[in-house]
This record gives sequence, C-alpha cells and structure tokens, in this order.
Amino acid sequence: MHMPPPARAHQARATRDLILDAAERRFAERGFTGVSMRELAADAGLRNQASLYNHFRNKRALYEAVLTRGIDPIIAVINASGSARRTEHGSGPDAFLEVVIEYLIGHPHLPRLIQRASLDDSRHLRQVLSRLLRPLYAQGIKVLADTSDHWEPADMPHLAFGLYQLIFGYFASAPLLATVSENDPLSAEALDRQSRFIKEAVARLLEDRSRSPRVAPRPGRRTR
Amino acid sequence: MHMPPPARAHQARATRDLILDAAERRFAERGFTGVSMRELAADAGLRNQASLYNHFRNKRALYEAVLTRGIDPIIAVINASGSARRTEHGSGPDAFLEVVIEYLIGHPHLPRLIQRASLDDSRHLRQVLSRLLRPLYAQGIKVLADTSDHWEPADMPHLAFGLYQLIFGYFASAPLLATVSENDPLSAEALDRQSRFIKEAVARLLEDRSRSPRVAPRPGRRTR
Amino acid sequence: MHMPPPARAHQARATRDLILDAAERRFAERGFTGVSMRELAADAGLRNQASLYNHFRNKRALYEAVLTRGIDPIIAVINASGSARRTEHGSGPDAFLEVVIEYLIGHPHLPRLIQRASLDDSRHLRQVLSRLLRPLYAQGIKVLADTSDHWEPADMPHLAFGLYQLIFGYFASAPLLATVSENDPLSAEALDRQSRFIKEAVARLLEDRSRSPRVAPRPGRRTR
Amino acid sequence: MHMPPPARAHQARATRDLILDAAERRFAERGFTGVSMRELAADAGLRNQASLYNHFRNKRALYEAVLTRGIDPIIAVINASGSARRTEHGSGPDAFLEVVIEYLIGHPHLPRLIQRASLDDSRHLRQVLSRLLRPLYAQGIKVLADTSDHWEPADMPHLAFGLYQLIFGYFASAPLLATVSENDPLSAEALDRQSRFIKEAVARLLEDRSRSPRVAPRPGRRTR
DNA sequence: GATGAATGAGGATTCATTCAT
DNA sequence: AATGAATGAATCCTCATTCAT
Repeated sequence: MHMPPPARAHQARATRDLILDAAERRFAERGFTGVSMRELAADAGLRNQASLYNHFRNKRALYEAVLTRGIDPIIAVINASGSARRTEHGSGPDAFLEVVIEYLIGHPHLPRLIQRASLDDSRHLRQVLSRLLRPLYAQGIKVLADTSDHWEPADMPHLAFGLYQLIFGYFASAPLLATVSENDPLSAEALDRQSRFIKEAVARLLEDRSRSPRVAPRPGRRTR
Repeated sequence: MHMPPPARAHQARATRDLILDAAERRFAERGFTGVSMRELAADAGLRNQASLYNHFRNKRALYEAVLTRGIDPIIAVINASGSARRTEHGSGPDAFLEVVIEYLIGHPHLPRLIQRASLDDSRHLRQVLSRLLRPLYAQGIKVLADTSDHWEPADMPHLAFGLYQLIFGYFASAPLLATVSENDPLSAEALDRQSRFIKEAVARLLEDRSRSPRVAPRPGRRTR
Repeated sequence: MHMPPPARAHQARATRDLILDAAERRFAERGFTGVSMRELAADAGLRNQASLYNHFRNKRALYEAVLTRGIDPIIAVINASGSARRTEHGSGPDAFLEVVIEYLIGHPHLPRLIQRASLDDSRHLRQVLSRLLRPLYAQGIKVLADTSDHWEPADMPHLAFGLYQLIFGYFASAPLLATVSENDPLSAEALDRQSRFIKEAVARLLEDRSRSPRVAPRPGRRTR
Repeated sequence: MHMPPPARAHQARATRDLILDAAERRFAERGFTGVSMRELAADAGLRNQASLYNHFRNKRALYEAVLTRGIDPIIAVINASGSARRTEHGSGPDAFLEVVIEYLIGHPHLPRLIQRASLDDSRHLRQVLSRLLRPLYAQGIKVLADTSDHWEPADMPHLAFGLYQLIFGYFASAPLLATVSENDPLSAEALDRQSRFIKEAVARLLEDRSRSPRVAPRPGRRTR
C-alpha cells in the first residue's frame, strides 16, 4: 500500500487502485460529466487514456466502481456500529454518529461524490446508492425504537433521509459553506463543532417527548 | 414571466424565457457539464444553437441567469416571511417554513438546481449561492433568538446549514428517495408528511431545552 | 458545376456536393470502413471533420447518400433505355447495353462502389441496392421475352444477376484485371473490346436456341 | 488440416487454424478494415489479442495467410480438373465447372473473401489473387481452343474475367441476391439451378457459332 | 504459446462558439 | 432575432502493436 521508491512502482500498488483514487477525487470535485478520461489517465500516472480501458470497460463502469468502493466502507461502518451499539457504550445513537462522522472526516470527498451521484438519474447508480441508504435507514429505525415511538412508521423515510442530509450535506457542500461563513468548515475546530452539533441535533430529532402529544400535528399543535 | 409594456417585444422576451425554462429543467436534471447548448436550443424550440447566443453571451452566462432567476424568488419569499412572521401567524418558524416549503413544492426542480450548483467549484457560482444562504442563515438566527439561547453563536453556521440541507435535500434527491422507499416522494401525501416532518424537526432543533435535561446524558457530551 | 476561380467557391458549388464527390471516390477505393471522416473532410476542402456533420448526420448516412446519388442515374439510364428500346433502334438488348456501359465508362468508380456495397451486410444498404438490381432484373426479363422463351421463369434471378456481374464486374475489379493481364483494362481500346464482348456475351445468353431443346438440362444434354 | 507427425504440436497448429478459420469468416463478412484483431482473438477462443501475434506477424500477414489458404485449394481443384478433363467425362468445360462450383458450394464464403480482396488496392494482395485468376484464365483458353475459335486472342482476358465474375459473383453477393429475389440463393434448389445456369451460360459463351448467324445482327456489330 | 497491461495513433462524433446572411 | 455553416478543440473509445511475465 505504501509507495515503493519511485520507478517501477506500478507493480506494487495496482494501477487499478491508482485509477480509482484519481477518479474518486475528480468525480467528487466535478461530477461524472465534468471529468474526462484523458484527465483521469494523467492523474493516475498513465501516459495514455487507452490504458484505462484495460481496467474498466468504460467511463460509466469506472464511475460505478468508484462509487461502490467509496460507499462500501461506509456501509460497513454503519453496520458494525449498529451491532456493537448496545455492548460497547450501552447507549443511544452517539456511538453510531461518532464513528460515521469520524469516517467522513477521514474521507472528506466521499460525501460530495455521493451527493453528486444522488442527484443523477441513472437507474444503475440509484441501485448502488440505495445500498448505502438502506442501512442508514434501518439504523435510524433501530435507534428510534430504543428511545421513543414518537414518530409514526410513515415518517421513517423522511426521518432517515433527513438524517442522511444532515450528516452528509455538511461535508458535501463544505466549499459553499466556506464562502458563506468566513471560517474553513474543514478546520479541526469546525469539524469538532459540527460533530457535536450533529449529535445534539440527532438527539433532539430522536428523543421521546411523550409529554407533548403529537398525534394530530395540524396547526396549533405545537406546545412551544 | 413579466410582460413588458410594448407587448411586441413579446417574441424576444418569450424566447429568452423559453430558453431559461428549458435550461432550468435541464441543468437541474444533469448539471452544467451534462447539458449541451444543442439540447437547450432544441428544447427551447430553436432550430439552431446559434440563436442562444442572441440572448446569452455564453453557456456560463446562461447558467448563471438560470440560477439567479431560480434563486431570487426564494430569497424574496424568505425575506417576506421573515418580516411578516410575527404579525401573520404569531407562531415562530412555522409560517416561515410553510411558505418556503410551499414554494419548493411549486418549483420542484429548483432545489436540485441549487444543490448541483452548491457542489460546483466556480467562484462566480458561489457568490450567487451565498446570496441564497445568507438570508436563510439570518432567518435561522432571528428565529432562534426569539425562542431560545441554547445554541452558541459559533453553532449558527452549522445550524443554518443543517436547516438548509434538511429543507432542500428532500426535494433535491427525490428521485433517489423514490428508489429507496417505494413511495413517490412528490405525491401529495408524501409532501404533506414531509412538510409536517420538517416543521417538527425544526421545532425540535430550535427549542430551548435548558430546563429539560436530555434523556440519557453520557460522559463526554456537552450539556451546555 | 465548373469551379469558379479559387477562393470563395464554397458558395457556388454546394459543400454538400463536394463532400459527396470526395466520399464517392474514397468509398469506391477503400470501402466504408477503410475511409475516415477526417480524410473525407480534407478531400472536400473542409478544414475540419466537424463540418461534415452539418451536412450528414453520420458516416453511414453519408455513405447511403453517396450510394443513392451514384445509383439513381444508372437506374434512370436503364429505365430510359428500356422504354426507348423499341422505338429508337428497333432491336434487341444492344442499345440497352450500349447506354449502360457508356455510363459506367464515364463513371468508372461507380461499379466498384456498388460492388463493395453488395458485399456488405447492412440491411439498410441492401434496400438501396435492390433498387438498382430490380430494374436490371426487370429489363433482363423484358429483353428476354422479345427474343426467346428458352429460360424458365425460375432461371430469371440467376440470369439477371449473371448479367449484373458480367457488366459491373469488369469495371469493379479493373485494378485486379490490370495485374493479371498486362494491359490497362480502362484504356480506350480495352473498353471498346469489353463493350463488344459484353454485347456478344449477352446476345449469346439471351438468344433463342429453340433448335436445341433444354427442358431437362441434366448431364449429356448439351449438343455441342 | 494436415496433422504433423509428433501429434503434440497439435495445440499450436490447432490454435493457428482456429485463428485462420475465424479470420476467414470475418474477413469475408466485413473485409480487412472492417475486422479487428480483438474480434478475431475472441472468435478464435483466445482471451487476448496479443496471442494472435504468436502466430502471425501482423494483421496483414494474417489476412494474406487467410487468402492463400482459401485460394490454394481452388487453384488445385481447377488444375486437377484441367488435366483430368478429357479422361473423366469427355465433355468439355462441364466437368471443370462442376467441380469448381461444387467446391464453392462447400466453402460459401470463399468467393466473398476473394471478391473483397479483388476490390482492394494492395499490391501484395493482387499478387496473391492473380495466382488464382491465371489458372482460371488459362483454363478458359484451353477449353475454348478445343471447341471454337470464335473469340480472338485479345478477347481472352475479357472472357476469362467474365467467367470468373459469373461463377464467383453469385456466391459473393448471395446476401444481396437474397434481398432482391425472395428465395434463399444458397438453398439446395437454388444452388442446383445456379449450377445448371452457369453450365448453360458458359456453353453459350464458348460455343463456336461461326456457322449459325445471330438472330438479329445490327449495324456496327462485328460478325467476325 | 498465452496473457495482462501499456501505449501512440486514430476512430467517429459532439462541444461551444463565431460569422455571414 | 434566427439560422446554416464552419471550425478548433475536445469527447469517449478502439485500433494494431509491443513488452514483460
């Protein structure tokens, strides 16, 4: 995994991975249509675009490989956190959030990559993506079941998707956020604050507020 | 949309709007690099791409015109809701959310357009976009100031951006959501439920809970 | 049709025709897959391949246009000769052959173009080509009806196709013929001889030899 | 085709033949430029184009090997028929035609392969091809010398080439013929009829008719 | 002898843009 | 204001070929 000297390094770390790395970065930055095979070849240290096609059938196949490779660890992290939740910390969604956010901090362009894909139309892509969302969705339900039955079952997709937007959106649109606020949203301090914010926010979204009945949430219902 | 007085510059204005309409739809669907001038010309009923250049200097100018035309009404809506907040309903952020969500429902591809732009790199674009986010951000602060002083000032960007993701993300990624859940996220029923979900979620995020301790406070977590 | 001075000649003779001319020559020489759009653009005096696409949707459409433009006059010649046959010369297939051969001599790469197309597989092409063969076929039958009923109806496709091969094959494979024999098959003398040869050959193929019954043409039937 | 003694160089020879088989089929179908090495490798059961180069220096060498392998047996058949002519059947060109046509029926894409090559420009190819045509040409002369002295020596190339077109053209353009007529030109019945048609046609072309005047001799036509 | 990979050149086609009409 | 045409540059992808294994 670590680069052997300079020359002849092609053997050690597979070219395929170099391509995937380059593609992950570029696709996250500029999206599928915004990236050219020429550019990817150059980024991967290949002298020629033709070489790409020894590893991926075409651009779309490469894109899907990038997505899969990017998403699978997240799913794993989510699932692992899900099963370990009770035993390790014994409490709530914080452990889950901690590990997910930690992973995203370590791979800061993944959320952008995924957001971009979410906006695309390809049927193919959506299959890949729904593999990501389903565990997140399942996790949301599990966590919720532990704490409250405030939300109705029909609210679940909305809740799960809201969590997804809350967690992934920050990283995905970090460059925009940098423009709006003056601070760098990926600075250590901002990341720490975002981590705490998310946990608090999720706690508030999931907590049982049985004291305030919310059966028929029409106008006037809220008890501020 | 606004007919000019002479009523005979009609055609010109009409063509320009046809182009903007087509471009808004297409750019929302496939992003800046995913849409070709040829396609936009055809969509606008023009027989030739060259005609586009009678109305917009180049593709990027057209894109920015689309964004501006799409975002400005949202900003107006937000601002109007902000100033009218107390008088009309008297009930905090609900009126604000109501009107924003209502507007997004009426223009379902605007959020996609905006999300796509958020992910882009162009300095120019971000200026346009931050014009959208700033009022939303300001609004978040105002609302909050009325109800609670739970969040610190430094939390504000995180909170405002979270609200943005929560509200816009649902519409932006509706196609993906349709794949994950089985229901159509743009059906009347789903939209109504999302509207209620958002209001409840925002209420929870904004409420002052200094008096009511979180259910299971854990080591290392702030109780601020 | 004749080149006006040098510059600005693009207007006078349509670019489209220049392209078709270049394409006809090249496709005849090297076939569909052997010719590149780049080359055709250069031959047609265009600085860029892109210009070709202002006139033809794609390479195949260009190829079909070339074929149609090449074949239609031949069909016209055949048909005209067919209807004029009785009145002008009052006799046999010679007038017909004369005019067809004369046309082919004037357009020596047409037969190559057509032969190449005949060998191709595209369904599209075959439709174009059968438009050429049908009149030739019909003509063969008409001529025959005047002179003999020696051949059975079921022989007709074989006869018509044989005539086609005999007439077109010489021109189509002229380069090969040049290698085999030492003489230039497109020299005036060779062309004259071929013209006479074809007439004699067709006469022999069509003539009524009622004296030699040929009902059951099994071994031993011929009366040499 | 010929198994080498050691019977274990087996594999090598087999692969080479598999390649030649695939190439013969493909080159006949789509010509030299229409076929890719990738495709040939796949057809021959090889996983990689590189393997082809263990057997043939390059694409052109492979093409020439295919042509040679295809043409040599035809030449042999023609030569054999030529020397055996008198003894076996004693009846002029029929035996010759019979055996040639029979061979072509057994190898139906050879004529297409050869026709395609005839249309090509390469000097190299024409050398290979003229090896095929020369015996056919010689044979035509021999046969003719036995039966008639109607044709002048200078007519010979035209006659020989005409015979070639007549015989090979039918098979070469069979797909086209199938479109024009409704029947399958390679059905047993059609092949039988073509065989008889060719024999009759050749008989008519070769026969000495100096004694029997043409039906309607017209001005300007030789009665030589 | 077979293969995975690399590569320079070139394939058809589309891109955004310009210019004359 | 609309269009047909031209164009330089770029698009994705395939070509035949080579080299190391």
